[in-house]
Amino acid sequence: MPRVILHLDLDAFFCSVEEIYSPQLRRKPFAVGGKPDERGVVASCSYAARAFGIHSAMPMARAVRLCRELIIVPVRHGVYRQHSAQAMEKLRALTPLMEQISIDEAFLDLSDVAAEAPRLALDLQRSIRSELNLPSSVGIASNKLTAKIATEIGKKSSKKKNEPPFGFVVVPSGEEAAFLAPLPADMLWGVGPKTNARLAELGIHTIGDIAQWNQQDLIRLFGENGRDLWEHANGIDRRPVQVESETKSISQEITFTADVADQKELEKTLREQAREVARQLRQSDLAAKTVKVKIRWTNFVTITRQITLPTSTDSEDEIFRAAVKLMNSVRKPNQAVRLLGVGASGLGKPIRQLGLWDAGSERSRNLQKALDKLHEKYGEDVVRKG
DNA sequence: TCTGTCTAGATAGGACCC
DNA sequence: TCTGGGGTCCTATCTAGA
Repeated sequence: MPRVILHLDLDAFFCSVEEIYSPQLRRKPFAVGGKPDERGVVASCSYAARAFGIHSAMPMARAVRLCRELIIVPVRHGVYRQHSAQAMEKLRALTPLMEQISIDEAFLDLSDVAAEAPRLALDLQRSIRSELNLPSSVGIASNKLTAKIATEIGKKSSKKKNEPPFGFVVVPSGEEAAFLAPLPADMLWGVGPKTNARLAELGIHTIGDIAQWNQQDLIRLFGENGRDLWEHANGIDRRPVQVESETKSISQEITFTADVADQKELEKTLREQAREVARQLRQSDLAAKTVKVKIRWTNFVTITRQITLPTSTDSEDEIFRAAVKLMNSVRKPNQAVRLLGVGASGLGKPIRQLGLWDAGSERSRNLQKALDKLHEKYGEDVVRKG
């Protein structure tokens, strides 16, 4: 029996949430993102802004040049997470076979209620709109890849101007390859600018072009990716909806408003990032074996350096010390830095020495958790003074 | 003892996603 | 005219040990 997979995507999600709090933004060109004079980029933009050629990931300075009256709204991740959780709760109420793939997207496996899937999906879309004030688009197909592309097609084919598309596309089982064939190759998952350019050199422009190639030739040219390319282009995608997912890494990074060459300021940044990474590790009851720093120089060349520790850690100090060492191993004196980041990977459960009053003990950990909470609530100064 | 081979783990970077 | 942040996955290369 073919599966029935639903993909739901909240339309222009950050903007839709902002419109809930500021209804006067409706139908206006506005963008959620960083400031244009602080190297900010567009995280999400309204449909009215898209009419000016503005899109996400565009530098805000450029967006403002394209649309002089563009309203810029700062990003509020915490608020978006709350609204996302409400929407995801509605999806989960339909079936526990739900996989959230980002803050505004999810897959549902509705194979058990296949016959009713389109009606359930329509009801879901309507209730997310009426009860949560969030527009969404839906794609239904026999696999994740086709369902996701169906959602995109639903959005793109909308005739509405300055408002959300409310896309709704169902691809009948058996028609996946025919549905995908005329679409551009880069609509396939995993085909970005680089792969797309290589495909174009081979005269491949549409998903149908890929499907017509010999699978072995694609494997020879693209390695294991070639196998997936061929299968996906032919509408084959066996990946299940994965309910559980485990965190593989936790990281923090910042692009400085102006490049920084001062060692003290760089170390201060690493300290703050190590603190946040350690806090998130403890919050998730995880410890990391590997610490990584990411540095982007002023010429935009980006490097990473990582080190594997003798024992896993969730300690701010250990992560900080490792990060400083790594940074100092590559940075020349006074060399300016554009972006600096700290990451932790090789995650697992922390190993505790119960009863001992050391950095890894239960008591110490609880104390640290309490400090984290105070820090979140009142800020660093109050906690330190306290 | 020396050399080659295989394997696993660590490392660095690239591509991609939202 | 510049190019964010936070992730995942894959590949190539190096190294150490069997």
